[in-house]
Amino acid sequence: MRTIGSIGEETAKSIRRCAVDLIAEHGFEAMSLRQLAERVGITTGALYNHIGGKQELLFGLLHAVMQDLLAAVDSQVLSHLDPLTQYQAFVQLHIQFHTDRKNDVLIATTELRSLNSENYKKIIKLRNRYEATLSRILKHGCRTGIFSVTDTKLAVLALIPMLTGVSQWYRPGGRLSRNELIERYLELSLVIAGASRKKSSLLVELPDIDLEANARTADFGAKRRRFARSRDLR
Amino acid sequence: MRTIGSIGEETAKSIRRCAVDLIAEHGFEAMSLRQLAERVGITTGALYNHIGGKQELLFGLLHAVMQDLLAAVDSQVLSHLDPLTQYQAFVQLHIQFHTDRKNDVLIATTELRSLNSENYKKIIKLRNRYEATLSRILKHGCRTGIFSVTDTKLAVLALIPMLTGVSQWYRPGGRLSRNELIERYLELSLVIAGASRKKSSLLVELPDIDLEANARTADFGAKRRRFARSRDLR
Amino acid sequence: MRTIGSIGEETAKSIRRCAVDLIAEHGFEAMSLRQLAERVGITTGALYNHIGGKQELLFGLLHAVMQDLLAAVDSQVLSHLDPLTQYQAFVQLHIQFHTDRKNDVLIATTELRSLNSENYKKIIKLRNRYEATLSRILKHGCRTGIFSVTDTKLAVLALIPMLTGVSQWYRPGGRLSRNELIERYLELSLVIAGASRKKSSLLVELPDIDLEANARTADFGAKRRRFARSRDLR
Amino acid sequence: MRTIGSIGEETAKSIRRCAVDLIAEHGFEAMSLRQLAERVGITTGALYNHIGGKQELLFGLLHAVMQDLLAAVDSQVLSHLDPLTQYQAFVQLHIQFHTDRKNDVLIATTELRSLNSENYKKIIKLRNRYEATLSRILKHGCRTGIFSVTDTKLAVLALIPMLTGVSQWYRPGGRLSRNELIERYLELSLVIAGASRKKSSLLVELPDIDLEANARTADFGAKRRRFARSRDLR
DNA sequence: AATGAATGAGAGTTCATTCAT
DNA sequence: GATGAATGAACTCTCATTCAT
Repeated sequence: MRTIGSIGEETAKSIRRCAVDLIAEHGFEAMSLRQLAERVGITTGALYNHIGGKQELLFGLLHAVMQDLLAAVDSQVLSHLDPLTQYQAFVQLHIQFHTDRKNDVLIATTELRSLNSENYKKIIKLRNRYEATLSRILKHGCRTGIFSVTDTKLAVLALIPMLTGVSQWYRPGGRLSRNELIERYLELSLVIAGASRKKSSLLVELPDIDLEANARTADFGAKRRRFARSRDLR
Repeated sequence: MRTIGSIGEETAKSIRRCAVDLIAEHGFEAMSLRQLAERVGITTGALYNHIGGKQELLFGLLHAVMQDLLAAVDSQVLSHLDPLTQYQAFVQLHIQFHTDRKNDVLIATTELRSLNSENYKKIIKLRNRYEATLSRILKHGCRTGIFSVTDTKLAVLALIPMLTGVSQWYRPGGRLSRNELIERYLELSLVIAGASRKKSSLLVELPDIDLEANARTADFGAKRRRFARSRDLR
Repeated sequence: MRTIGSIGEETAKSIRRCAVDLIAEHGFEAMSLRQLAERVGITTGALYNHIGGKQELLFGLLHAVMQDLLAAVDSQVLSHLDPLTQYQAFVQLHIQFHTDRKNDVLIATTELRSLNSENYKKIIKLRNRYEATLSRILKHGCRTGIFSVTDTKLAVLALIPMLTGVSQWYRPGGRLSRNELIERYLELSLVIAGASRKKSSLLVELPDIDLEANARTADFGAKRRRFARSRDLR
Repeated sequence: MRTIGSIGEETAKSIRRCAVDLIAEHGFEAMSLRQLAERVGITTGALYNHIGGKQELLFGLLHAVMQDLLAAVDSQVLSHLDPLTQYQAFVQLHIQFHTDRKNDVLIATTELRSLNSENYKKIIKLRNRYEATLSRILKHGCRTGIFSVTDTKLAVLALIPMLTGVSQWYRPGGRLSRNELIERYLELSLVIAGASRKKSSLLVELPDIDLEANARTADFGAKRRRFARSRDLR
């Protein structure tokens, strides 16, 4: 169903997608709003009906990714109870997310430095919350004796870039299927956590949820808000 | 004693240092040559007595780091004979290098995309040579039975970002001394390689060599160079 | 009445006029776009809403002049039938054009070398077409016996600069009226062609046509143009 | 024999030649002193041992050409007595000079506008003296009845660009030998002057003089003069 | 005479952003 | 919502020129 105002919605979504692609390709600083507008198919001026500025655009994109990621952790990881399954679910989700939304995640790690300090703090706070989750799971597992890690903090600092690295080289249709990929990384993650390897498949059943909920309605800080004006359609 | 031309040498070195810092801080695209010149203490124009252009500057920096890294691998890693020691030396050198020359290495991983395609290929070739070394060591160790890795290629793809991650957060004077840091990463690396942990210290004695030989004389492609031109005396 | 978009049109025309004057005065290389913008009364950046670059600007100007000149030859010279009248009309038109549009024509002969090789070839092709017309008329007249020239090719090479020279020193309101000027040059041209002098006035009746049609709508290669783009609405 | 100081002489000559070529090729404004220095085979700084500046260089070149031209007129044209021979000698010399020293003469007509007003006036004065010579010969010939020209002033304004045009397209080894070329232009010039054609060869015997005397010792306004410093060579 | 390093101004061009229509 | 034109600041890079060595 196509609601009133949906033309603008289409444009906003197109801006989001094109922006992510362009930033992933050239970097945020190197991408010009002219390029973006041209790829979207509108003029530079029209862009400002949808975004508040270049900085707000970047923040909107990064904020949405982090929100989506945290939402997924809540529903797919923390819904489990024992730390081992949580750990496996975390690793699995991380890679799933980092392959599904390669470019979103790429810019979320690469372009942090292009945020102004205010926005930077906000995003870092979200990132810390994400990493703290992994840290808590690891510690919990150590207490219950299923994990054995000398230095939890350092383990997280090692695990995250290892897992995130996937988004740098992954291309669908490569040598390994995505599930095979996840299994390999699960193996590595488990030995790093000092867990004895499980016999059967390491894959956890994850409920199928919407991983792009926030991205789809990301707020780019446009002054003239969508839906803000009442329409007289008599 | 101050030889003729040494002023220029000083300036060139200063440019190198300031450029690395500025790029690490703001990113290559976001750094302006005006900024750089100001920090060095000369005019923008004078910069061009030492560099061929912004692109050449970046390439010069990255090329020098990679050369230094490869030289270090040759003298510090491949000088050992058994794969286990080589592996330990590799990990140790990697972290040493990535903490010693944090910024150099940061830009060498972050700013690859700002290279033009020709220069990109050259640097990637060097990076591949570096990673191939690790790959070869792992394979060698698997054959001799001291390592046990399911998928060597993937192990390298997991190890490298894990180790490189250090340069993102390391600050001297932190919770761990650098040697402690290295020991922790050695542990992790050894379990990833499927090696039985050694009892005593994992640290390998590395000879003290010059890790910045190439950086110090990096070529930034300045046109007005120190060498001969033929004269037209028809 | 002032239609939408007419502001831009005005600006474009003003750019054309000012550019021609400035180039005629200082030479293309010596004219800066800042100067041009200032004379037009806009910022340097705004210039790029109308031109694609300095080179495209020059090409646009030269192309328009040549097009106008060739169009005039078609309608005012080749409309006559006998070679003698054609010849007279050619000379008359040439001087008329070179006095009417002194500056346009001045830069079209002086600034050819500032064109890049691609554009150079295009303009030279037009110039050759123009000169070939004169050559053909002369040859035709020789065949029908009203002209007598030893070396047609050389006659053209001598005639053209002789006639074009006018644009170097002509100023309206000088010693001779323009029609007197044309009569004098007609005399010279006729003896060079080896034609017996006509008794009465040498002036040919030329229809009054628009000599600046192309100049008025010259294309300066602006990227942000008036026409469609496709939209990305995946 | 190689005199003391001749190394500097060689350099100065090389500068002259290279400058003429570069200016003819790219135009004065478009030629950079760096280019010039590079072609000569010295550094930009060293250039200033020989020239006073870019403007002085141009003036030096143009002044020398005009001096050479006027000297040639004195010795080769005005040495004759009757206006017909003088006229023929003038045309002949003009073309000879404009083919011999194509580039020198090209820049002397093209780059006048790059002179500052003071230098411009000086060169124009020399050019006027040259053209006045032709004017005087024509008038003299009219008085003695061998020429018949309606408007002497205009005849000169037509003749000069016609003859000078040669330097735009002439290349040695073309369709016509230089003497044939001169003969053709002599024919044209004579009918323009209204003289009855001579039967035999139109070529005048011109004494073989040095046409580059001034060019060879052109003064480019260098502050540190050549030979100005005394040498102690004990 | 020549070098190499510097200056300071200015080049063409692109940028994010604004705004009347 | 979109357009086309404008701004003003910034960019990389080149220029003629100077000067200690």
